[in-house]
Amino acid sequence: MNIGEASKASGVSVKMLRYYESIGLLPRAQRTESGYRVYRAEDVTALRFIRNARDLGFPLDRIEALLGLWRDRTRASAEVKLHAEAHVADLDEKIAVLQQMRDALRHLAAHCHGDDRPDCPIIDGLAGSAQPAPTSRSARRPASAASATYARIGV
Amino acid sequence: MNIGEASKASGVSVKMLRYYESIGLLPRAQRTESGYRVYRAEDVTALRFIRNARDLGFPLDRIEALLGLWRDRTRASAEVKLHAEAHVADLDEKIAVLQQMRDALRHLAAHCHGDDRPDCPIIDGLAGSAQPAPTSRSARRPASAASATYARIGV
DNA sequence: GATGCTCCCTCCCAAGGTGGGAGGGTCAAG
DNA sequence: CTTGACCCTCCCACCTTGGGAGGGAGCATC
Repeated sequence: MNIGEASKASGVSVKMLRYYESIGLLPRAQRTESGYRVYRAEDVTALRFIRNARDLGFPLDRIEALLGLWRDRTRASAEVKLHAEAHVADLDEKIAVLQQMRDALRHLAAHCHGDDRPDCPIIDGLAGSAQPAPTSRSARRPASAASATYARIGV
Repeated sequence: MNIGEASKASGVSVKMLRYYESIGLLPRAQRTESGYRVYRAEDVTALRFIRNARDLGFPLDRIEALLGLWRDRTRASAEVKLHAEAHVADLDEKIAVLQQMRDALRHLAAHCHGDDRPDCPIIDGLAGSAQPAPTSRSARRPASAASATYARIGV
């Protein structure tokens, strides 16, 4: 099976197949004499595993761990569950941050006329000095502080 | 005011101040003879505007537009509202995708013993051939397809 | 005036995943 | 043998942020 066929059979793009191999998530595929990668049916199963895990939002490093557990028939399901629950927690946090953003913005937008006049609570809200300047040493800036958490969100 | 002071006063990191200037989101700051950037109080107001908009998850290009509207006293509030509502829609979509992931994963995890035994519905679910292979030409793969939407999410 | 500390400068690198494309080889059908 | 579809390896871009190297500027203290 060539890379294109493996891609179609697994739902993982050709680009990603090569990338996953390059970062060591996948073992180096066998090659033909001319250098073409060759995949077997078992490989496709692993690819689908990865694909499914990506669809659930697992980051690649966690997928690597899950692949290991998948192959390890003596695994404890508790270990798998830990990964799953940690990821659920990650997702929950991201969702919470996004919801806070959305709700705050919706609140501002709700009071905006949305007509030809220039006065606008949204602009006023953005211009307001809501952020008192971080004291740099102590990470104050409580739960409502999206942006501290923000950079880490990178779905 | 030096860059460090402007940073503290606005809550925008020094790194980001320089970056925003480099991409043209901010006008080039005035400089001392020795090359230090100099900021005035009005500049800090704009920085706080940006900071607030980032906290609400606005991407920089939309912030650029919002800054323009902010400075334009003849703006129509409708235009601002459009940006806000578009961003709310973006947030809603991201939230929905993340929630789907979380719910699917939670469902799998709920049936996992989480003990020493190796059998695990989470692993089984990931290994299952849920993804039938994309026909590449037509983007089937319906609403539940997180990953199509996935790449675009980049909070 | 020399040392030292903090601040500033400009560049480069990293991250996460994914797609796009250049430039060139390979394979099978016609 | 030619053609078109496939494959190969590199490099680049996205987006935003932080980290750090290597070096200059400014101020205070000895």
